[in-house]
Amino acid sequence: MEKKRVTLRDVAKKANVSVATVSIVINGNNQMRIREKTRQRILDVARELNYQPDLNAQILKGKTSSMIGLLIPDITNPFYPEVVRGVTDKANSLGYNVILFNSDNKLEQEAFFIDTLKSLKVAGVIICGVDDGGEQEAALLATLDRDGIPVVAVDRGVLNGKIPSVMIENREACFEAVEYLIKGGHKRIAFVETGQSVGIMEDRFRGYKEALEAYGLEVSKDLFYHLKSTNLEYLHQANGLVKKIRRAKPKITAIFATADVVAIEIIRAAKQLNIRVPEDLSVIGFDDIQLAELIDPPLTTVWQPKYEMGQISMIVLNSMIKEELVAQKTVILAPKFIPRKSAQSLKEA
Amino acid sequence: MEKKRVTLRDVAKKANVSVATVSIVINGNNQMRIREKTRQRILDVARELNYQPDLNAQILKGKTSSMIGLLIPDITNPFYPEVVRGVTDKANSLGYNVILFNSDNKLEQEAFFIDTLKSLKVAGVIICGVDDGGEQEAALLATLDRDGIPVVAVDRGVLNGKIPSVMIENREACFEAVEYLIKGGHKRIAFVETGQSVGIMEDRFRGYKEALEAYGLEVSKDLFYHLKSTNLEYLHQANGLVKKIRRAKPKITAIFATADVVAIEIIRAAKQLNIRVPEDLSVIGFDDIQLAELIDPPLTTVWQPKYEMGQISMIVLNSMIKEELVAQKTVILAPKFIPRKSAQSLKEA
DNA sequence: TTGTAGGCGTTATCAG
DNA sequence: CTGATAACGCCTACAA
Repeated sequence: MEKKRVTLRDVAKKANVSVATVSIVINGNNQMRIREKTRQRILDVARELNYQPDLNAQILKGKTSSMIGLLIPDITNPFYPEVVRGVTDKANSLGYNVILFNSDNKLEQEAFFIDTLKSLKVAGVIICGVDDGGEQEAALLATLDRDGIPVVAVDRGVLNGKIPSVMIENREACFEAVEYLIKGGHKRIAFVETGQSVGIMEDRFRGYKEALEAYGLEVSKDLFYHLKSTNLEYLHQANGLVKKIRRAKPKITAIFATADVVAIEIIRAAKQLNIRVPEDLSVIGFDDIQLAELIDPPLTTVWQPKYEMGQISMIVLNSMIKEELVAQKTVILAPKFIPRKSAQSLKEA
Repeated sequence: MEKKRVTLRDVAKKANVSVATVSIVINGNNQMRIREKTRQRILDVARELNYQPDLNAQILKGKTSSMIGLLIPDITNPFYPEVVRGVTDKANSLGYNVILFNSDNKLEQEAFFIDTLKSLKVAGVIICGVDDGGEQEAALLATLDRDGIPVVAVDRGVLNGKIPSVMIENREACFEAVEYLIKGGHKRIAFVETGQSVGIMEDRFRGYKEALEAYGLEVSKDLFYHLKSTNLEYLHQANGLVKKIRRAKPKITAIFATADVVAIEIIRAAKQLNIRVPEDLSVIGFDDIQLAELIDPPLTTVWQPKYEMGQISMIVLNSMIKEELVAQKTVILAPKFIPRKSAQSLKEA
């Protein structure tokens, strides 16, 4: 098990040159040209010895790390895998490696991870879709900035507005989805959110509200519902929630949920309570996770470009690391409304 | 942006002690006790200055890294998120950080990642569920061993048998699932596999075959089918596959697929071809991904303890890193058969 | 009880 | 063109 690593020195010795020469050759630092013959010899020896540069030493020496920290709430939530894949793919192709953390939306967890990331001198961090931790979290993120570690946020509020973000047109997307329901004759439409990311949720709520208002519908408090968390364990609150919604007078005929996982739980709860979807109750989700088109009935929802969001956030982060001018602090992508079967017009019923 | 890191020396200077003292205090290396007063002072200064040890320097100095490499085919495949979560949770609680790689089952990708991992001097690597790359891959993994980096395999073949593995009783699980079909009166049962991990697939096939044999059913070649990959893009081969299966004479009445993602695609294909599941065709999957119980009809399948597999592999890896005796080279977990609606007895039809 | 010095593998700055 | 050498930040004998 105990094997010594091959170092620059080993290569140097075997090739009868100095470590400096080897270093230059390996790095391709062409400023002072090395004679082609020795260059070849060194390269050969290096290959023969299977030399691998020690990244830790390189970083210690001052080279910026190749590590990216990726902070998400929970990889098990179907929204995240695609984002993560987008980030890692782009990261790898840019020469970075990504360290994955699941925070479960817990601020202490996040704090711990951020400390680790600082110790590691990572090149940058991407923080994705977690609850907005407010002041406390802003302070946390600020400590990264203090160490010169850039941060970009994906699908989440901009905190103090200072952090570059990648997200979609949340307001517009919600407006369109709710408008779809309204045009289908629905007048009482519930809004179910999950306490995820304040900034984004505000936008989504605005979209919902503005749609109702645009069509002269009443925006009343008994239409707003809240689910503690998006974690699967919590989702079993859905039964109670659906019951509550059903008791409302006048009758609520449609639900707009700000996440597919929530919408799916609502549908499941409805089935258990013998409420037919969409005949008795229309449901619209948000995200368009893989599941959405496979469940029964297929979920009407709003697609988010998850993979692209991951990629782009990595691109933005990279340009921050390289200290290039970042043209736009926040990138806004276009969502897409996907009508399927879980919502229908009232007349069809 | 450019901020100098706080080093041991900074703390030492401000606390009027030497770096050695600070190092001892910070590391809690209690062998030589430091006077409580200076200890406190140092700790205070460290906190005040927000000192963070430089992990790269520590590693360079010889401390084993806190990094774990986690190699999976594709986080976007619903089987993996839970495994990954299991690994990262346990890793974090043991003080490791995990670097995630998606290989897409490409050997070159894998080779590249493994090189990186070596450069990083990671403490260990977990390789999960990828195709068995045979000789070539074994050679690759051997290079890790040569550098003293331990590897554990999860849900995949044991290669040359030298790598500790975590998996389930694949043969038994398949036997039980196929037996269930047989007891339901099915006589012609197709076996659809995905070319994932040779070792495991062999076990699964054995389970299938032994079940047929145990009940005196014919094991004929026209019952075996193969899907190129488990990647979603490839899954659209499913239509052709189902058509082919349907053409077989005598009629095939049930399909056993070695992955839920495949089973789900088969069901979708069947629907498109106006074949009713389970009335016209029973389908059983493998894995019990989240999706399985949500689709229509809910999928009969074999549950794998995904999260636990992740956790346990990390535990095994940790004891290898710590050079503890590893009691058992391979850990075998128990799967569970989950009957739902996608398979039914022939008489019910 | 605390300080000094050397070295981990690299890179960069000088001389030669 | 190439070689010696001094850092990078930390840890650890060994001194004091």
